[in-house]
Amino acid sequence: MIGCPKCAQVGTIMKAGYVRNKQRYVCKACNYFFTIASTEEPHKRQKSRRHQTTIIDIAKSVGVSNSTVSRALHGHADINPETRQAILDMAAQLDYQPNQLAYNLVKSRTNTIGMIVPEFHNRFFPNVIMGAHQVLTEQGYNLTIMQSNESFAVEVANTKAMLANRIDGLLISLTQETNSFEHLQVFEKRGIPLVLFNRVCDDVHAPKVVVNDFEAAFMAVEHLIKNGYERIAHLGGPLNLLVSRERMKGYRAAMEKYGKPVEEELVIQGMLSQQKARIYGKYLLDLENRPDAIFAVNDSAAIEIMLMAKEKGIRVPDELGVVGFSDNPESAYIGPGLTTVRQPTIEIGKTTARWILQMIDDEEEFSDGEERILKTELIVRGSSLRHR
Amino acid sequence: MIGCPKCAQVGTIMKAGYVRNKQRYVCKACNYFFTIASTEEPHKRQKSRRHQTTIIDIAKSVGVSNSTVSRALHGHADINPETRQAILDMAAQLDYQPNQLAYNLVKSRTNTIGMIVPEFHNRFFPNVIMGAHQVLTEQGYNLTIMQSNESFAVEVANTKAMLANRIDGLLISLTQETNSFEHLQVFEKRGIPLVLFNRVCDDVHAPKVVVNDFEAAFMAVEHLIKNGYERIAHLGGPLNLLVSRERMKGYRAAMEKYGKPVEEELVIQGMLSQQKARIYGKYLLDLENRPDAIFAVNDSAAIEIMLMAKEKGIRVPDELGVVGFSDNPESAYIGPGLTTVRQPTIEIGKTTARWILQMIDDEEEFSDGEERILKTELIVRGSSLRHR
DNA sequence: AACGTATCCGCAAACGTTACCGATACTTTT
DNA sequence: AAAAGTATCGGTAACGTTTGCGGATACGTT
Repeated sequence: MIGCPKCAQVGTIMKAGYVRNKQRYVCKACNYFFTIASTEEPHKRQKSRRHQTTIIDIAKSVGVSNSTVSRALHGHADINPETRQAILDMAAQLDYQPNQLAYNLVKSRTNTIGMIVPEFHNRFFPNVIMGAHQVLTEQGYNLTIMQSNESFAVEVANTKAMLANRIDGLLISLTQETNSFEHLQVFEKRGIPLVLFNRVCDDVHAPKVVVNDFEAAFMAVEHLIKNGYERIAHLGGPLNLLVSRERMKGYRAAMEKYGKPVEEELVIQGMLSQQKARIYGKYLLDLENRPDAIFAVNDSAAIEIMLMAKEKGIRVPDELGVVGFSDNPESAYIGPGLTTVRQPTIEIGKTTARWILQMIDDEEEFSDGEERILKTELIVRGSSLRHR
Repeated sequence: MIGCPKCAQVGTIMKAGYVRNKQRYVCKACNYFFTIASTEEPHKRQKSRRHQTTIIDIAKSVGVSNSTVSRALHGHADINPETRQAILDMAAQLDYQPNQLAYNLVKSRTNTIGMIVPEFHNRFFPNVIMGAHQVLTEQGYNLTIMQSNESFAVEVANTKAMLANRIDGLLISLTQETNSFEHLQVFEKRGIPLVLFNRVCDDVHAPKVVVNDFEAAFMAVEHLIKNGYERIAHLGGPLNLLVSRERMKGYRAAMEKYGKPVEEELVIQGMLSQQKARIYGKYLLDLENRPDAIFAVNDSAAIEIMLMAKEKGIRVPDELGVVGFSDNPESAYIGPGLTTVRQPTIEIGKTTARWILQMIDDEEEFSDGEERILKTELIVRGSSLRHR
């Protein structure tokens, strides 16, 4: 017979349905609903979880309030040096580690900048990360890096995760698939600072950090022309990327300036990947009327072409001039050296980081798509120097 | 004249000290203490801060309690499909983004794995990151990367930050300065999963992911010996790094096996940096009795030596055999190609990630410094193939 | 009718911090 | 000695979620 846990009467108990698979009872006398606690100790939960010492533990041990502890730990005024010392000692003794999560929640800021990059294959993005990392750490910010892996879906998921984690600002370089930008406009709506770099787009009002791709491409092609090449092909990237468009424009502008007709069969708007590069390269080199020079959108593609040329017995630079873009480390070592455009990668990282910090500090309005354009440098090596 | 905000009497007000630099008053009549609120509207705080829609907003709009909303959003049972739909619709309409911080706080887990790497200069760590990233994302974890920049102080600061941010586990590769390990033992104490990789140490009880450095070094040196080199130098790394020690041991073991005396003036225990490599290289090549081969601790050093040899007119591989370690991209392209040891970088990343996930899931006890040893591969190129 | 059951939903206590607003117990002026 | 000022400290709402426990209703069964 069951007794009522409240009024202690027996015989007034009736069943009253189930709650989460447990029989539920009600006492007719006092109208108290209850279930029978399971025989195991009722409320252990995960006692196994190690208790992290909190500010409250310190407060209790020292015999002050937690607000006092908080102030002591943060070196605020309004506190007796002795109590402060006592608190600090106790904190050390109890091995206290502040809980950043709680801190972030109450301050609703995280001191963390997010960064989304499309890939890690080339030196480019790791270098940008190095630059940004340096500036951010100096200013007491953390950097959380995510990788979209050239996938639009992943990029969107990443931005969502960044949003959920309440980063204070986002640095992003788009994937080559990205054609829609709602996921970025969200940041603008919420007033979360956003800076695009390298792979930027026009459809979002945010600062952009880029290099002078147009000029760089122009100079690269001009360099080829001045070295006697006539029929110059361009192996370009996907045109939804501004960088690809600019490099393409620079190529066309240079050709036009020097009165070289652009043969459209020599202009490829392709995707960025080693495999694709091989396909495009094969196409170009197998062409009936093969170009005598190729300006590639990046060094990987350029090197792929040089290797392929070697296989086919086409001599670089005499029969084929090659210019790349980015100055990968291997470009200096391949024989002949690859002429390429060096980008100030570290500086790109630093600039984006500085800019987003400024936006955070100044609570600056979203600048209307202002651009900061960094300078590149043409590195001339053997691959474009034809022996007359 | 000031009136009492409580009893509304006038003339009973006296000053009563300062509170945070604001004049404080007390009403003698009702004994009520108060300060004069600043003339600006009293309690706006940062009304400027945009309000993020919370679960409570949804609850109010739909007309249910916030617990119901929470359950609806997480697809729990015990909820009417119609209510759930209404809640989901409202969430979409209000553009609700969950606050991961609050979630993390209450769950005291973050679904984030931290990773600390010493540098980004070589391909090695970016590749490891790629591997780990892939595995972790598949399992719904985030990856936060920090860079210690080969500085012990930064490494310690990084671990503290990781701890404060309550990451669920840490993957770390030590700096070349790291000689003390309290900052890692903290993780063990707190029961936070920790996996070391590549740059590991013996002084902490945690799983380690490494490659067979000893064997690899042995095989590299053996390869040199079998190609007719006699007086082989070793340009090694700092000996507090296990990798350096193992490679050094492998070198000595191979020399011993083939009865080559190890001349200590040909064995360098140096630091890892391009500049240092140049100094060591110069030392070795300027030696009165120059070695006829060099096994370097990494490719950067090996390449530095090859370039220096070229400058000095020493022919590689005929007068000097060179073997590196890591197979950097440029090693394949330099002429002659650099013989080197390829490490399964991506696989290292994947293995560490899988391991830490397993530790989290199984709440596995800290394994007593178990090691997982991945296989390397000797890539033979021109730099070690002497023309007889 | 009287009782039992299933379904849905709400209450309120955490999670660990911060910061506003007070409140004491002194010390210094007037 | 009263009034004013100072130096320290405490109480307690937030911050946005999750979740155990239990209340309430509607319906089904003797």
